[in-house]
Amino acid sequence: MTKADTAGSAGPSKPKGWNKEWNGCPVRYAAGVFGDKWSFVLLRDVLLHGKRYYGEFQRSEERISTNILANRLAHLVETGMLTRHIDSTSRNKVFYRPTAKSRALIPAFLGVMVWSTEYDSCTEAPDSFAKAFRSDPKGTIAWYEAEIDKVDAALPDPEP
Amino acid sequence: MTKADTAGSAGPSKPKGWNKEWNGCPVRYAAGVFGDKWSFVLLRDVLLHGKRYYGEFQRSEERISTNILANRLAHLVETGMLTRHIDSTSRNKVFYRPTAKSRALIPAFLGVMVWSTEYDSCTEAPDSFAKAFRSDPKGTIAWYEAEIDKVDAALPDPEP
DNA sequence: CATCTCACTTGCAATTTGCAAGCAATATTC
DNA sequence: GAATATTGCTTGCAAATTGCAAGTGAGATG
Repeated sequence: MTKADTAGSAGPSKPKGWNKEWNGCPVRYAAGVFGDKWSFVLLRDVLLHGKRYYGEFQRSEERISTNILANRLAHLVETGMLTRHIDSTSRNKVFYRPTAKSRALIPAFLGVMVWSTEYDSCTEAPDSFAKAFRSDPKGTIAWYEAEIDKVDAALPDPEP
Repeated sequence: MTKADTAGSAGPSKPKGWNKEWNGCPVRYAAGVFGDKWSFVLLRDVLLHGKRYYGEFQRSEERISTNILANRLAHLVETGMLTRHIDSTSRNKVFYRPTAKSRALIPAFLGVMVWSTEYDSCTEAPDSFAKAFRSDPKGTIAWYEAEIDKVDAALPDPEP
């Protein structure tokens, strides 16, 4: 058994008390999947910043600590938001790819970003972003989808 | 000084390490405002379920504990998502109203709900909801806005 | 005045987080 | 091919947060 196969076996348990039935209500279900800041930020990195490797997530501005990172990646894999793969060109590396389920969250994510852009006085997002999304949401979504496809196309053959 | 004026003075501090600069990046900013399950669920209660009173939040299915409830309400007031008012018809009661800032989140919230409806196999949301939102997002948003207006119109005169 | 309701506050045990090390499995360098 | 990096985690703890149960004080109620 290689170390790459043992992921998610230990460490802190799931984020908070989300073990049981945080489903049914749509808002509650979403809270159970990405309703903590780290999961949320990781999804941003995967969906919007093209990050795929453990080390890339670790180097994010927010400086997530490594045990929490491992825990949240496992959580996102468990909830079907990411799939985990061994890099065939360098078998000590691992990458995570967004699934259809997480990609389907892009519209909502962009909606949140438009909101932040409007209400965060220190926002770093350019006005053009909110403008673009408001004038052509479908096109903006399609653009982000295409970016994801590009990133994933450049990855090595996924194992397994 | 009445007890109603002392809210938010003590208890647990803010959710996690969000004291400093969780702004700039739009996703990070959003995470700082409602990126924890309880804030998220409270916003749902205010925006979608017409809840306004402390006691109403407390009675939600998710059974938030009272100290966390007080803490999160204070957080949402601090971040400009809610305003706190004393009920003029019964001065020991307090209600919280959504601001323009939190109402502006409705589109994103509905987007999240559509996503959950699609991916939570145990969803309690009817198909008709996602269908309605997809075919007429603006109309659906307007409907929820109007519901909020109705609820708020029925509240006593806010103090202060 | 006695009692009840409401909105919190407080104390404390149980979790969870964050930080710093450690570690096994490749990769790379010499 | 042995020594040294890298990479992706795991582990140990102290510190912070959560959850639970039990107050508390202001105001309403009878």
